[in-house]
Order: sequence, then structure tokens, then C-alpha cells
Amino acid sequence: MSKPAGAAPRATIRDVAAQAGVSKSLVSLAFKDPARVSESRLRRIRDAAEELGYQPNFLARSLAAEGSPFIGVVVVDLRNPLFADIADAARAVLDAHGQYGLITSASVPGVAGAGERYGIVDDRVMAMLQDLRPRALMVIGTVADASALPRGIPLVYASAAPEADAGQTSVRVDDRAGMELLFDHLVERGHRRIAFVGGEGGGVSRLRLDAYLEACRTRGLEEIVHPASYGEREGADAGARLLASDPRPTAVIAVNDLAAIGVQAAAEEAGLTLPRDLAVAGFDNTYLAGLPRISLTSVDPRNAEIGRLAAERVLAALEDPDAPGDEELVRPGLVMRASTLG
Amino acid sequence: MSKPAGAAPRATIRDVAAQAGVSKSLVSLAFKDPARVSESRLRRIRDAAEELGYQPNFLARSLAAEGSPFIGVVVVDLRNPLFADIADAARAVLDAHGQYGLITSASVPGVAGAGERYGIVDDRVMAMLQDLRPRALMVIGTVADASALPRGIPLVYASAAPEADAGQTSVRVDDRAGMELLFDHLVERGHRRIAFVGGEGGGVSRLRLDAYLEACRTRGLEEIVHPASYGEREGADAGARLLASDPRPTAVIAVNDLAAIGVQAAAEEAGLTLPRDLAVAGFDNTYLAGLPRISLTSVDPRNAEIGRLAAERVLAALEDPDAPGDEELVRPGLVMRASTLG
DNA sequence: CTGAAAGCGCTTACAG
DNA sequence: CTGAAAGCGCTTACAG
Repeated sequence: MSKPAGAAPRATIRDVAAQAGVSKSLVSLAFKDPARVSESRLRRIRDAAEELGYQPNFLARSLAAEGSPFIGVVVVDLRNPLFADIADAARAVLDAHGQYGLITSASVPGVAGAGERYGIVDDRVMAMLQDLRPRALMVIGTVADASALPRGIPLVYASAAPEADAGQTSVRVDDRAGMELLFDHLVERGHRRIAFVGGEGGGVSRLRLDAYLEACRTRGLEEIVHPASYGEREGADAGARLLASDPRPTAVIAVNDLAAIGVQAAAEEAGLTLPRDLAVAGFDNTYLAGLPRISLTSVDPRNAEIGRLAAERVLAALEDPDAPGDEELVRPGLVMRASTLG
Repeated sequence: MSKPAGAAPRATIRDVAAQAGVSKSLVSLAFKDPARVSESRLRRIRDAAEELGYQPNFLARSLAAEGSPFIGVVVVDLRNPLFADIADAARAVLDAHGQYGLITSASVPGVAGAGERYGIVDDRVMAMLQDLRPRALMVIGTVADASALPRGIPLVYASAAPEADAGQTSVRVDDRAGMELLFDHLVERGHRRIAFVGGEGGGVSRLRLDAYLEACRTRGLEEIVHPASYGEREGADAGARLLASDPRPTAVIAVNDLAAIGVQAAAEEAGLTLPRDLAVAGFDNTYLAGLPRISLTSVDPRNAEIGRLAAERVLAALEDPDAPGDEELVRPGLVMRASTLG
């Protein structure tokens, strides 16, 4: 019984037509534009469809029609909890508008190795998605090479910093606003030597570094940058370097929660007591930041809002595919926790 | 430039045939069974294909042929880091064997609410996957309702406890072995009052509870069970109840890492010093357990191994679709960390 | 080794 | 409002 013997082949439009005593095309029409079919035949068709358990074949429809009634949603990194939150929120909105969002993961297995670029998408997955001919595409996260994405349909990025050749529609958090919230909070608590851990790994990391530098300049604070990418390991390494500097910063802002956790680890390793000796804050407000043992102050990008807005952009693009692209920045919040409050 | 005007339609087999001066079917054959095509024509066809940027249309192929040369990989829960590890490992193996694994996520957006069942898959995603006619299906995680899955093709579960109507092929960790490792470790360190937090939420949770009860019986230890599901919140609630009991357990095993973290939080909330006053251990060895601040002893299910074995099961099923299903249990390891070492 | 033909399940004009 | 016909891009026997 590991596979149902025979796997009763699905009923086709032809079966339904025969059973209802009408032509194939009438069945097709009955599903597509019921108003144009007489009531009696419509009922016969529907009864037949139900009886046979008929469901239109997705492939055949995509092949024959101009495209399929669905939106492709590509999640760049399966591991980032950020993206799942956005995908869920986006799907809910698409659903509510009768659009159907097909979520697919596109990252390629991480070849063990550090220098690897982030956001490599699998060509075959993308080719398949392209063949499926979705009405629009939503990409969650930064892809390393946008040219691998399906073309010719509206494209909306969520939580990604599109490459220079702008004109793309994207929805993401306002990193500068987030950085300002962090600085206001830290400065108010008396910090003057505020370091940044991050800037590497492309996309958002770079934007946050820029925002950090600008915040320092505005306030006349010293710029203290320790390069790192998005991981805990990277955060810990940068943290160790940072702690060796003299005078030591009193506060650290990391490019994301994971890197911030790395900084915390390095500081405790070095014998500091947190947050007394060092305030630490991150970005993304993932659920990690909320774990009691971690309790990390973090910029909340409002992922549900990003997902919602991105979905609305998709819906708008469906209406008017030729509308120019634009970037929408979501105003972040700040969630203060023990890591800076101590 | 938000969408490439016109979106140059992809070259079809017909274009390639014309350019190469052969028939359509010969082009098809050239891709499917090159050995049967003369060398000179083969070269002309390949040159033409390259020049035109021809790529076979996935849909058309699936529709015309018995199925498509790919394996459907369904990840039940996008948020569980466990599953991403398994998916990556599985995909690597499939890739190495020339099979192409299409990963898709099938969980439906969580309608805010507690009582919700875990592992609900989206019917439309499954219908689409079915239409695509993969050669086999790999399901990572426990689905609430297996009847929603595509039928008629080999099915392999990874990290899931299939429903009673067995005969399914599945690869998952040996929970009893994991529990034994945990008990041996804790008993050796002098613990006699060992509680279990979990048992709810279906599937694996139940299996681990059974394993716990058996381990207690074998050793003549008292059974102390505080029901909980997989979340941190649930772990914390159960933890609070557990701490109120008298005499208090000296060690707690939780159904997974997240629940264990909840127990830790509840214990610290109650003023205990960990691990001196309470040893805590979990299952799954997610990266959370490894974070220095958490440092949780955890049963390592060897997810890469599970993914690898599940992929091999898929490959075997491709060879012999009628082989009977069986369950393979992976021998776990134990990663000891501060939460039980004190 | 090659090529004309039929068909996968659907949709879309187009005549009635 | 209805139905026969052509076609989406491919594959699969089947006759040469």
C-alpha cells in the first residue's frame, strides 16, 4: 500500500464533458466565465465535475493560456526566520484578494565554505517557475544575481536591497530610521562610544553601515567599525577585535540579531558583565532576540507590514503592469530589552 | 525598465529544429537519447539550441511525458531550522545523482490562534505539485493530513512519524535511543528525579513521551510528566507547573530545544540558578542549543544524515517503485553543554 | 538512424 | 448561448 495501486487517473475536462453531455469547450467556459453558460447546462457540468472529482490541470492550463492565475513567491533563504514571517503575511494578503501565492525556495545548498556569496538561486527552480508562467513574482530576500529570475512579468522585492540598476519595486525597512532609533536610545542612556559590527555580505549590510556612519556624523560621534557579515561566528570574531581596542566602546550595534549574539558571546568570553560593561543591540527583531536568555534590544522591521505591502504592490502591478517601480521604506520600531537596559 | 519590454519569447523545439534543419522530434530525441542521433545532426542541433538559448519547457514536457524528471520536496514548516538542514542535505544527494529536487513550502499561514493543528498543507500547492507529476515525493516534517499529498508516486517521509496506517517509508531519528543517551548522561550525574515536558502536539512529541516513560520504567525511576507542545511558551508554562511541585525534579528533558528554552526561562524567573538547581536538556540540537547564552544539552538527530538517507530512499524507490515501505531510524548523538554540566 | 502524426489537458478565437 | 478546430511545447510509438 505504499502507493495506491493504479493511482486512478484524474478526471479530465473530456470526462466531464461526456458525463454532462456537452462539448469540451463548454466545460472550459463554464469554469472560466459561468455567466455565459445556460443555467441548466451549467448545473449538469458542475454536477458532473463534482461527481468525477474533476480539478483543472494546472500544467495544461498554464500551457494553453497566457499564464496561470498565481503569484510566484521566492524565498531566498530557508533559514532566515525573517523571511518566513514576510512570506506568511504576504500570502495572507494575496489569498484575501483571490490570488494564489506559490511559495518556493530557491537557495542552493550551502557548499561548506566561508567566502560563499549569499542568495544564489537555483537556475532550474527558476526555469520551472518561469515555465509555470505566474502572473507576477515576489522575491523575499536579496538574490546574488537578479538575471536568474524569470523575466517579463512584474517583480516585487521584499526585504531586499535591489542592485544599482534600480527601477525595481521593493519594500523594505528604513534602515536609517532604525539606526536613528538605536542611536537615540543609546545616547540617551549615556553612550558616546558606539561601535558598529557589520558592513560585509552585501545588500542590507552595506546600507546599515552607511546609516551608522551617517548617524555618527550627525551627532559628532567617533566612527568605530568592525567589519562582519550576518552570522553569529562573524559577530563573535568582530566582537573579539572590538574588545581588544582601547578605549573600548561602551555600546555595539550589530548588523543583525545573529551577529549581535556573537558579540555578546565574545564579550562574556572576555569576562565582561553584560550589559553593564557593554550594551549590545541588533537588527531584525527575530524571535531569537526575544528569548529570555538573549533578551536583545533590536530594531523591529515590522515584517508582517513588509509582507503586506509587498503583496499590495504585486496586486497593483497586476492592475497596471507598466507602472514605474519604486522603493517603499517601512518605518521600523525599536524593541528595548535587557541587553541595553541592564 | 521594471519589466523588459516584450520579454523575448523563449525559443521552442520548433525554432531549434528549423535552425538546425531537422524535424522537431529529432530535436526531442537529441535531448533525451543523444546516442541515437547521428553526430553531425547532433552537433547542428546543439549549436542551434545554444545559439537560440533553448531550454525545454518544463510544463510541456510534464504534460506530454509520463512525468517530469524531478523530485518534489515538501517542507512542512518554513520556520523549523531542522527542516532546512534536512532539505539541504537531501538536495545535495539528489543533485549528485542527477535528480533535481524542487523544494516547495506547503504550510498554510498560521491563523493566529493556539489550538491550531500543526502541519496543515495547502491544497492548491499540492494540486500544482501533483500536476507537475514529479517522479517521487519527499515530505520533510509531519503533515496533519496525509490525504492531501499527491498520490500514485513513491513517497518518503523525513523527520516525521507517519500515521498509524503504516507501510510508509520514513527516515527519522531513533527517539528511544536519544532518550537513553539523555538518561544515561543525567543518571550518571546523579539525577534520580527526571521530569519530561512534552507529549502534546502529535507525532514526534508522543513518541518521545513514550520513550521517556519506557526509560523511567527500565530504571525504576518515577515518571514525572508535564504536558506541553513544541513551543517556548508551552515549555515555560509547563516549567512553571513543574517548579511548583514538591519534591522538585532535579532534571528536565523537554520534547525539543524550544520547549527546553522555555523551561530554562521559567526556572530563572522563579529565582533558580541553572544548572545547579535544575539540569535542562532538549531534542533536535538546533543551532539555538549551541548559542553560548543558551548552551543547551541536546539530542542530535543528525539531520544531514536523515536528509541523505531519505534522498537515498527516494532514489531506491525510483528504481523499484513497488518495494515495500519501511521505517529507518537514525542513531542519534548527544551534545552535552552547560545546561546539564554545571 | 530519421520524420510525419497523434496526443498530453487545457484555452481561445471563430463560426454558427 | 454553443461546438468544432487549432494550438500551447513537448514526447512517444510507428512506419520508413
